[in-house]
Amino acid sequence: MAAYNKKEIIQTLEHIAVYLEIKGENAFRVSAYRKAAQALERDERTIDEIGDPSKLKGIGKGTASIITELREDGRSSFLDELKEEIPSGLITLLSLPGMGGKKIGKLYKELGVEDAAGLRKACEEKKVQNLAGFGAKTEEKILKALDDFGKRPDRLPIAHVMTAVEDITGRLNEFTGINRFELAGSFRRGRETVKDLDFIISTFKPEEVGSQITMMDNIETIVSNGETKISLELAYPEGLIVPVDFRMVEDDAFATTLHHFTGSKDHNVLMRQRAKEKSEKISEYGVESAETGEVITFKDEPAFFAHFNLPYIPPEVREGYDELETKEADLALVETGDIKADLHMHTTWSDGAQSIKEMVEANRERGYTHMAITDHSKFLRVANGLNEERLKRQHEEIRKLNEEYSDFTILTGIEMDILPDGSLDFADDILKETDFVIASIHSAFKQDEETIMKRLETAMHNPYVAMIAHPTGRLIGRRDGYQVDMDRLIQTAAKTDTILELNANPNRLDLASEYVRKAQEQGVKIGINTDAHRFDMLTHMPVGVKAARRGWLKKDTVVNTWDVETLITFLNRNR
DNA sequence: GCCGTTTTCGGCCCGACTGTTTTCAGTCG
Repeated sequence: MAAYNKKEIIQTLEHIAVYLEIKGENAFRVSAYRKAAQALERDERTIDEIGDPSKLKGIGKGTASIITELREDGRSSFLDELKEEIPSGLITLLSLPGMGGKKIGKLYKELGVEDAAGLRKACEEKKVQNLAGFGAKTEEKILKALDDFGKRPDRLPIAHVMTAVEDITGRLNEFTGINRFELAGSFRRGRETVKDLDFIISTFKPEEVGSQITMMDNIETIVSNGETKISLELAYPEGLIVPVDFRMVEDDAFATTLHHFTGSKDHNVLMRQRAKEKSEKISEYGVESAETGEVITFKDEPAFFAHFNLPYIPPEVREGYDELETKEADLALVETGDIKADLHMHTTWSDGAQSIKEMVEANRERGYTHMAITDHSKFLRVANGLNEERLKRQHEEIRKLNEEYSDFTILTGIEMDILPDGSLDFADDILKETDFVIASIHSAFKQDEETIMKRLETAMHNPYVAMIAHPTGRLIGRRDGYQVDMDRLIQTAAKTDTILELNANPNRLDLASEYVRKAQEQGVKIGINTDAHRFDMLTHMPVGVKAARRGWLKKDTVVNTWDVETLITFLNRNR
């Protein structure tokens, strides 16, 4: 058994990189440590399974010996030496905007600054502005950064920026001088959290567009304002501050700029390396031939990828892993247009805002062919959960309503609680009469992993339970959820043929993409559902689909793409 | 520090913006 696990080793390598950065080491040497950490992270094996780390690309003799030392002793003599040399208080200064290793190194060497307090003192005594390369403005900025330090979260859950996205999109649609625009960045890649929003704008009049942008009425700060790039912090209700970048280019360069700012950074590095093999150079503006200096542009991203003999790589999988080596067939991911049904939602019968009829109409309008009504069960009193008698009455109402539609099917359903003692809220004779039985945990989150797993496994082994909803109970940026052994959950789901949900609510996205990918690999079916409690929450479906695509899900894995007959056959598999 | 069908040296993705300079370094994405 290793003294340090893989995660601890990765963190230590990243620590070393930070120390070296402050020491003013060669930037490539610094990034070599980060690359080594990434190489470990990307390998799915444990540190013991990996064996000789120098076999991995990006890990050579130097970093391998540090990794081996950490694995065996749980410490690194190299890091210990660095810690002797560099005060640890300098590390946090790296997170101040505008402060990098070079500047911090200079402050340390020339002014003896060792931490945030020392930096503040040096600024207040106006010593910083006298350093070569520093000035009065830099000093002011540092003081402001120190004041703001820790006030704002590093990344924002996407649920928090959706209003901003709608607001900015609406404004750009009204602006003059814009040919087209698109939101790039990690939002386009479907990440759970974002650092900022990146809008790419095609225009031949950057000054005209720029002045409209800087006139927006909710600007908190203009971070930078150049000829083609404007960075702002925009203010939204409840004190929310959203950093936004606007990048303006002429239409010819739109595709390559969109690709560049969609990232990820690691994906771009892979693409540029590939270009280099062809003696070409990729930038935002196009692809330049090294021989002729000619720059070619592309009408869209697929054409750009085709130039490098690559299939279209969807934004959601551009993470710099193995997407360039992937077969085209594996890049055919589920799309929102494939979705035929939403199978988890609530009505006024429990804690929803709309009636059954209203929800049915809203689902029909979305173009679905079927749906399931799944209110809470009796254990969940705060949500007005249904007891056996009310459930039966609801089923009658649904059956009657079903007769009104020849082209649409409403499945009866329930979101049944798995009780703290591991039992289910309804007996089998009730479940038997229900088309789509969801089981989920809403209580006793603090139980130990074994108890939680027993609860989930009881539900999965029940022949009438079709799906486990929001399997970990997490809320992004707010709570981690309960203790789930993910490998065990996926294995049991595979064995019992139980659907695992990818809850499309942007606050949940539960299961996370990395786990739906693992689940698909083991043959587990995934359900993408909005869990809507109101009309407008039905619109979260594309958010869930994006998260599914990040997990490389194919259409057939997702039960919501099946037609109603196929789904019903599946639901009756154990009955 | 890592890497190599241009391999043991000399590169390592590329460009915008700011603040400091007066042609460029540092930071950021």
